[in-house]
Amino acid sequence: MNTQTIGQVATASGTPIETIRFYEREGLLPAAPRTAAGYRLYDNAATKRLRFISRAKALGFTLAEIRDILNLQDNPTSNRTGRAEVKALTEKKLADIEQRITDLQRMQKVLKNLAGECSGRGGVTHCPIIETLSGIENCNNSDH
Amino acid sequence: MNTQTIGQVATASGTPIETIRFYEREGLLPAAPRTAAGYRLYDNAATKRLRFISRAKALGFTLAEIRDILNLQDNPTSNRTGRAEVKALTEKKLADIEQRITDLQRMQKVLKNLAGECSGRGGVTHCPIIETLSGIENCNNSDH
DNA sequence: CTTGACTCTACAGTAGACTTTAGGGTTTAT
DNA sequence: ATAAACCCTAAAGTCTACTGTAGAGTCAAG
Repeated sequence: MNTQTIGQVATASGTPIETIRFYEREGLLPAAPRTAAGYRLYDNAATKRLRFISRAKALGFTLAEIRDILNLQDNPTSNRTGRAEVKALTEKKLADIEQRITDLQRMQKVLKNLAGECSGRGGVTHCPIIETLSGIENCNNSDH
Repeated sequence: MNTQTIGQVATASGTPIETIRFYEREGLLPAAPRTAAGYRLYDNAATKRLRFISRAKALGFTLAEIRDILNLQDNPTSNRTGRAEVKALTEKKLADIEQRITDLQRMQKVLKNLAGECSGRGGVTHCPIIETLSGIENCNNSDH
């Protein structure tokens, strides 16, 4: 059987103890059963769930979105539409991520040019990075 | 000469009035000279500086980093290393951005697979998205 | 001279995701 | 038996980058 203390789950999942308690308060984890002394007891499902949470966070989901997904998973009542909702959430997130990649690639291009132009020597008075950022007009305006 | 009120600078720079005052409090803008009545007065340099700030933000610099760059620019004393610092900051930022792009592309790949696999119908009990995120071990671990 | 737009300050509030603090009980090892 | 390590709660604090509010003074137009 798998009865672990919060500290063991913290180690196993890579999530700080306080964060685990925070997730419980926020409804991302179910209230753990307790010992007589009030200590939380967990099984392996808790670690799995915490791994799910951290992966979903790494994929750009907010805690609120993750809670929604977990609630869908936890309550398969009235869930004929469950998968559709999860899929819709995933596709929305995918669109977000694509936008963020595009934005970052634009930034990358500008910064690469700036770093390339700059000698790295001399004072900052005529630093091409500062001058470019102060003066360019056609860099960010092309798409809004 | 260019003596503008804060509202005019706000319009010219596209920065809300409150944000301009906030930037002054935070040391991103020098304290503006005042009229007898206490109104702030700005010249074109202020607008230019605000544009610099918003471009740098768009490139992913934090306000603290922008303040550092502006301080380097404002104090050309002991600044033989000025450009080197600006360049180092830029390159660090570039590395950050490249990392973020890589991460997002990995997320994109996973989400695309998930969205493709998921039928969008049926309950969530065996939803491939949740199962994949709960279980995969080789997705995030490959590069650290 | 009054109305409305503009400006001022100081301070509180927001959102997201925690983190820390204060104060106290419990378990384990020696 | 006692000290270290661990656990508990509730509540406040942190960080970033603003945004909003209250209350009051100022300026331009008719």
